[in-house]
Amino acid sequence: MDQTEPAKAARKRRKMQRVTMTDVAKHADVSPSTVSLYLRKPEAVSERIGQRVEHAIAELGYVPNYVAGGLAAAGSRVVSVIVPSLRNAFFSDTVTELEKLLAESRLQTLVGHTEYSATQEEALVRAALSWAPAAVVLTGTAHTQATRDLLRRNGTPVVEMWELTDDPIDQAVGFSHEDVGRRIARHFIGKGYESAAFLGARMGDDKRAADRARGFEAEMRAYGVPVQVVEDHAPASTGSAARLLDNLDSPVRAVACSNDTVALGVLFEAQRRGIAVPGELAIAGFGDLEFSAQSVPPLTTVRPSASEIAARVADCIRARDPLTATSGAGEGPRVFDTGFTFVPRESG
Amino acid sequence: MDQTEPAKAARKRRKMQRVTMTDVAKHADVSPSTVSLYLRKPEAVSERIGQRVEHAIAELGYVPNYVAGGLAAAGSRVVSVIVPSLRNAFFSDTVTELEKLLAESRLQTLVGHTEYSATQEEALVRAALSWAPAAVVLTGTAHTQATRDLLRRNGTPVVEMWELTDDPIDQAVGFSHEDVGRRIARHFIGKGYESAAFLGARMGDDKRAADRARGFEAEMRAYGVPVQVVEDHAPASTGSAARLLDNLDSPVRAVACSNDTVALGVLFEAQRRGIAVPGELAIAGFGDLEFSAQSVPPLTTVRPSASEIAARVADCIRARDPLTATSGAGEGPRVFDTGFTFVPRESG
DNA sequence: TTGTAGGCGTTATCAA
DNA sequence: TTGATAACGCCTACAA
Repeated sequence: MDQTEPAKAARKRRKMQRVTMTDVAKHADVSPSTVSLYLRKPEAVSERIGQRVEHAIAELGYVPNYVAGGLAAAGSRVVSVIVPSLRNAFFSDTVTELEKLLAESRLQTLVGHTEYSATQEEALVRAALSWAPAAVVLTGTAHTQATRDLLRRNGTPVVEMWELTDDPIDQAVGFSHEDVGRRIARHFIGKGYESAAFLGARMGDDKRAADRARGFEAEMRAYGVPVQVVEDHAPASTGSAARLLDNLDSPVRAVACSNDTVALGVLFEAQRRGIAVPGELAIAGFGDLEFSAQSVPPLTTVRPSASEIAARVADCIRARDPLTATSGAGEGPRVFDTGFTFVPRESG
Repeated sequence: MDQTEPAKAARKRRKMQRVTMTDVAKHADVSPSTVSLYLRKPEAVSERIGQRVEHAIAELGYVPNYVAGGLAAAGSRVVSVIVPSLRNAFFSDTVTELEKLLAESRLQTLVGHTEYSATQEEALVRAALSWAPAAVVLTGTAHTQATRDLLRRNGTPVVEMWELTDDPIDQAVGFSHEDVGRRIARHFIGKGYESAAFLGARMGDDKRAADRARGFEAEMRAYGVPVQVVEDHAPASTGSAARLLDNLDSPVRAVACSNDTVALGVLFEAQRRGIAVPGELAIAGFGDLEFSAQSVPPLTTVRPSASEIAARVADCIRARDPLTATSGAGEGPRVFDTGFTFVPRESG
């Protein structure tokens, strides 16, 4: 009783307050369908009536009900974006950018984060699909089989980002993380460093970091440079650096880090231990986060072009969106390689 | 023609593929309402039937349609969270935390970011309300009048966070930023620094940063310490530090920064210019971001307890949620002060 | 505990 | 260009 009463009241209150399209129609002395049409295609309605509707909307403070709209249209204008973590600047940047781009196509962004768990991702995808989204954007290409099945069966447009794959669920936009690792290795090799290590964080979950480590290790080995890979279970942070360095089997001349945050930590730790950078220890990061160009010395890193990824993802979505697609809205490109930029700076 | 054909096809395809509750009901040989009931209150259905339904759902790969559900129930289980920026660690942390907490109450989070524009916020609120959200969470207390009206009229539960106010739209959770500024000032005063400055970023838009600056300045003046306030239009970043320092009328003994990111930039810049920290220049930040404890020297800062804010906000929402509320679901506390912690470290 | 009926606010189809 | 009408898939009284 205590529970149902307020609930009922709340519902009734909300319903009573809501101004519906019918109210607007009455006020403007037109039919509801005309109002609906005006809202969706203003140019299909005569100017006179359009203004009357406009006026009524303002007068009544009408707020459209997308829920009802989505039901009737069998699909909402929501795009569900699922990332490993919002705390990670790469992803929050991508999301920010994506949201802006999609808004231009009147698409709304629903963000979810998996904390690097494929199971959690599956749950989020399930929830996302319940909203009949215009598209689903996933990070990476490692998903549970159920996730893939769910998405494929459903037929919703899907974009996997930040990574490449031979077998996308639908479309993919990203670059090769192994190549990133190799590129850094080649830089170190060119500098003539005689030993190196990759300092990784959470690589069991973060497949992309693991890929970078693999590429780095392989290339180093190929050139006969002794190389170690050290790993930390905690998420990448400046604080992990000290631990990571302590876990090295033997001191090394150069380190490639999971990302710039870890690299910054290594820089601090070197400062603390009195190790000269890059004189005694060369450091490279990944991500080109804002501080990387500012630190002393500035960090050598790799710029993944989050904004280009976002732009391409938005393209992919729009290509599948009936309301936005310009041409035949056909099957756009399946996989897009955005590449990356190596940014050499003083730290390594 | 080129446009409508694919659109129509897509819609049909989607509809045809969709497994509805009726399908599940048929498969389980029960009525649709039983399925619905089971989904919402599993314990209200007999075990035998529950299992049959469960089985049918798995068999058919049924995905509930929240759009239809939301329409019928006159309200969705979406919480719209609107923050100034996701790039800012405070907010991405709060959002992350909030999302986790709300998920426990089967509430989904819809994130929007305003880029510090009240007009953009108004647009987002309008869009949010179109989804008949369970609640709307706003950052700060500075909104357009239209935003306030819209929200008040609509009757949706609202929580304003990260700031306190005498006149909340509905509920508010946060702390006094003026007090933060004063607290830092008192610390500097205690140390006996004879001059100081506040290095602010984007204070025209970021009212909270402006509040901290005001508190800092007032307290300094009250104690007769010469104080400057310098401002930068660009968003807070490590890169803004150099500019900010250059805009000082005269060198100062201590600086309070807009946040830790700027403080880190000042630290780097000092290092670059050969200024001893804290010997010649004391630095304080705001936010207690992860790197602040790791830098050399570690940064004096203020910890705002993003997670407590998130927890309180979640409480406020649940208190207004019929499905979650335990007691009379009445009007909970209106304004909650979460306070903050001053964290003295070596930099200042 | 389970089933029946009516409606939620909008869109899309068609006819006027 | 405008309007009537039938879904859209589910929820919620209420009845059984």
